[in-house]
Amino acid sequence: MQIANKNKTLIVVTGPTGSGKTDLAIKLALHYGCHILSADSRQLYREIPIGTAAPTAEQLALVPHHFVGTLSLEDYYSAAQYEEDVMRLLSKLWEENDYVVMCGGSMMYVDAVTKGIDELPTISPEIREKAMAMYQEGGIELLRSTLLKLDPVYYNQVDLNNHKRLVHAIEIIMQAGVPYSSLRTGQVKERPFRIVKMSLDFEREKLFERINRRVDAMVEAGLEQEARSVYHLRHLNSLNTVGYKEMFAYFDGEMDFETAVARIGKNTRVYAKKQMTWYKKDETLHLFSPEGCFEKAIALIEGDLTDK
RNA sequence: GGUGCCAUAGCUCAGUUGGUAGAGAAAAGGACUGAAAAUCCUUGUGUCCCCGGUUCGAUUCCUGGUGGCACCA
Repeated sequence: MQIANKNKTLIVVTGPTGSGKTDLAIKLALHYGCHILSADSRQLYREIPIGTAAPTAEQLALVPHHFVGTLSLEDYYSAAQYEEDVMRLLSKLWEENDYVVMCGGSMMYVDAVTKGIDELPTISPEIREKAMAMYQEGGIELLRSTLLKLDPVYYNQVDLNNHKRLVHAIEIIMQAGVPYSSLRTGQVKERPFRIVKMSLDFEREKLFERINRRVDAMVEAGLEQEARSVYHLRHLNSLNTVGYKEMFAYFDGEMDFETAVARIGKNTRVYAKKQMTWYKKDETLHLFSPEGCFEKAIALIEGDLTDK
């Protein structure tokens, strides 16, 4: 059993893509002299720094970072794995500092740490293949009828059009030998540290302008070349990513270069909207406008402290 | 200047044998518990270029404009 130490604070800087999380996180980390944990499911991969807007070498030199460029595209990873890795790392970092900054826009990664994720069995490659084969051969209908038999409770909750959810549920049931619904607790885990979660709130038009500029900057920085260098791995989920799938379509002759770049901008905006939708229902998230965000963040962190 | 074609959603276009209209793409809203930058769901915005005419009724047919494109001078 862990003893709660609410003198330790995890400062979470999240928000839609392009909102300037990285800069704020670095300022905060410098202020507190602490480390940064990236919460970004794509910046994890060392082969794709340009298209994921990963922190630059200069930024990385300013503050010790974790979970940036630590994986290869071929490595398997998940939000649950991230939770585990972060919790282990945090217990070490707390020995040196009362503060740690987490920075990233992968909603599920952030939630896995700040709210917890249910304990589920690790799926063996054989079972994963079996479930995938079921989908490929029998389509979504087979997935539905199988799930109905194995776990009628979850069948009534799940989005029956979403094959990923269906495959996942069936995998878990085959692996665990019990219905998936019996493993879903939906409980928020109590963490042995304080969590202060914030996000930068831009007007949509301004955010979209920033995103458009960033896409142009990526292209100038050599996105096309980077995409070519990983083209042979394009079947991997880690490359089912905005910025790369569009470039691959261009390489395959499905669209011209300009269309591909425009599509990257559009898909990035769609992603940002998806993030904002997610944040809307998070009542623990503090939103503030970009002007003076550092001072506001400090006030929030310190103010919160005196509240306790 | 002449002839022909075109004008419908912010964009590209379809359509209405005359009963005020719909696709794609864009856009907007939403779901989300071990692939999450993933995956999935919902939503159609309109002086149908303008003035007249015919008609019970015109975005549709007709006259005349205006704008665009092509060809001929």
